[in-house]
Amino acid sequence: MTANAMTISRLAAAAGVHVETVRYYQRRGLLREPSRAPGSVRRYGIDDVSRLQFIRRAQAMGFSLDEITGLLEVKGQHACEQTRLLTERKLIEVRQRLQDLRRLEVELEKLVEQCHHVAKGAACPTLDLLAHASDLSSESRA
Amino acid sequence: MTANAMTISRLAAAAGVHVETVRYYQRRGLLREPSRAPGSVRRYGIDDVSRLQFIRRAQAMGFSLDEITGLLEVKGQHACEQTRLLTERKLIEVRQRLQDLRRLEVELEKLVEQCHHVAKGAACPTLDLLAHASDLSSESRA
DNA sequence: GTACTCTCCGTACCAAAGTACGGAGTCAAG
DNA sequence: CTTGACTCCGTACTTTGGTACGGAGAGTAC
Repeated sequence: MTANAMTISRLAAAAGVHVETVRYYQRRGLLREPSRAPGSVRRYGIDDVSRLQFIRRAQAMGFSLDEITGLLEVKGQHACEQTRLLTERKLIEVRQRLQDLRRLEVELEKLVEQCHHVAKGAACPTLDLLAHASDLSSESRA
Repeated sequence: MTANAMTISRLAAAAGVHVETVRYYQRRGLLREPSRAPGSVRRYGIDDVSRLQFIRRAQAMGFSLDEITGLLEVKGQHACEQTRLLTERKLIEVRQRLQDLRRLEVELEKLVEQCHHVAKGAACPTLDLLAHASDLSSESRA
C-alpha cells in the first residue's frame, strides 16, 4: 500500500484546494488530523482526498460547511433519510432565492428599460423610483 | 417647519432600521451627520428618512452599500446614464446567479428524487454521489 | 552537509453589513 | 430635581470561508 504517503501540499493539490484550506477544515473538524511519527510531518492517504472532494462537491451543491459536517456525520440506518431531509431543506432555500432573484430581475429590467426611454436632460427614473418608493416599498419581505 | 425634529431612534423607527444601523451608515458616509447644538443631541429631518429609505430600497434591489454610495453621488447631467450602467451590470449579475441557482435546483431535485426511490437498507445515493464524483466534478465552475 | 523547500502552529486579517457593549452625558416627564 | 429613557462614542464582536504571516523545525536534493 502506498497509503498515507502524501504530504499536506500534495493532498491539497490532489483535491484542488489550498494547504491553508486543508488546515482550516481540520480545525473545523471536517477532516481528520492524521497521527504522525513524533517530531515529524503529517501524511495523508487516498481517503483524505476523497473526503476533501466530498466536501467540495457538497459545497458546489450549496451546502455550508456546517451542513457538510452534518452530512459527513450521518451514517448507517437512517443516513439516507437524514440526507434527504437536509437536501430537501436546501432545495426549498434555493427555490426561495430563485423566486427573490426573479422578482429582482424583473424590477431591474424595468429600471433599465425606463432609463433607455428617458428624454435627455430629464430626471433619472431609477433614482426617482429609489427616492420615492411607490410599489417597491410594499415588497419589503422578512 | 417641523424639520429636524427627530432624534436618532425616531429616525431609525421611521425608516425601519436600527439605531446602530443609522450610525453605521453615517460612519460609511451614506448619511450625513447633522450639525447639532454643542453638547446636545443630533436632530434629523424628513430628508434623512427619505435617504434611508432610498438606501433600503436600493439594497432590496441587490445593490451593495458601496454601490449605493455611488448611486447617491451621481447627480445632474449624466446621472441617468451612470445609474443605468450600474443597473445593467447588476442585472447581469442577477442573471448569472439565477443561472447558477437553476442548475443547483435541478441537481438537488435529482438527489431528492433518487433518495425517494431507494430501497430500504441500501446505500444513500446522495452520499454516494457526493463521495464518488461522476458528472458533478466536471461542473466545477470558477 | 548544507541549501532550499515544505510543514507546523497560532494568530491576525479579509469582505459585508451590521450588532453589541459600556460608561458618560442629555432629554423629558412628573 | 430626580429618575428613567435616550444618545454618544469608540471599540470589539458576529458570520462564512477561508487567506496571510512569521519563525522554527523537518524533509530532501545535490
